[in-house]
Amino acid sequence: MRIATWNVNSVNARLERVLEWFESASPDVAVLQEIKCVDEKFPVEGFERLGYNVAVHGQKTYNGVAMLSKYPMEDVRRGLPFRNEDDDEVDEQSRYIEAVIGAPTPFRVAGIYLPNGNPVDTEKFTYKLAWMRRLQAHAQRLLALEEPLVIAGDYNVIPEPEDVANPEAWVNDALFRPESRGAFRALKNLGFTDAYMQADGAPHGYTFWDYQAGAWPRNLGIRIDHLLLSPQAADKLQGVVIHRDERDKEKPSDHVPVVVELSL
DNA sequence: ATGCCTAACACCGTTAGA
Repeated sequence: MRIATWNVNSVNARLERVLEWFESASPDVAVLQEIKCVDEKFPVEGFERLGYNVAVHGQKTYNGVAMLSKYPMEDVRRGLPFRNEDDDEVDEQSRYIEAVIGAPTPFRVAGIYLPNGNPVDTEKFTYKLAWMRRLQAHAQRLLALEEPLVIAGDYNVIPEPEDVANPEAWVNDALFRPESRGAFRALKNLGFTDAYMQADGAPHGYTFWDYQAGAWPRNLGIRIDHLLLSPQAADKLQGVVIHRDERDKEKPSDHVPVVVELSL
């Protein structure tokens, strides 16, 4: 079972590139971030033509997440709950989608677009940290189900100095601040496995390179797109591939796809 | 040096990303 995450930086601006990738990489399930469109503008037909079911949690202009699956999706959840699972308070930012994948061995996938949080002296950083607390609370409830579970997406957290080319330049950035790294560690320490670290673990496994200042040719990247596995999923981990080649294509996203293989 | 790209929206610049 191949499960992918990709921040596409506008699904419509990049549709041809994204569909090409889906055709060649052929993930069974994929979560997309920063689709940057409302549900009605999501290019459903292109994905359906490739055999995918589509679930979208869109938003005008900013954010927006989607899940594509070759298997039926059940119990689709759009938006991260605030206090408990029945809370009907809604996030005005579309950053979370979750579904049970009706494969022969069913499993659960969540797709997240965690807030960036910059600049750190603003309410944006507060919102990021609050969102991470909400994610941790929800993840804890999901772990209690003792299912194979993958929480995949753009975490906007650089976990360790080995995950960035020049750590000094990031010390006061929301992606690398101790509060963000601590919250990511706390989430992981609930019992998740970072798929990349487990299956590969080579330092500098970047997934994002800024469009500016020649970050890509100079390989000044960061590793911020992660797949966290519940114990029941981690037991099935076969491998992880970062699709770096995508960054070198014409009109690329600034993120590249990350794919895990699970023996589900 | 807080811009250097890129995208969306709506206006011909602003906001946001990371």
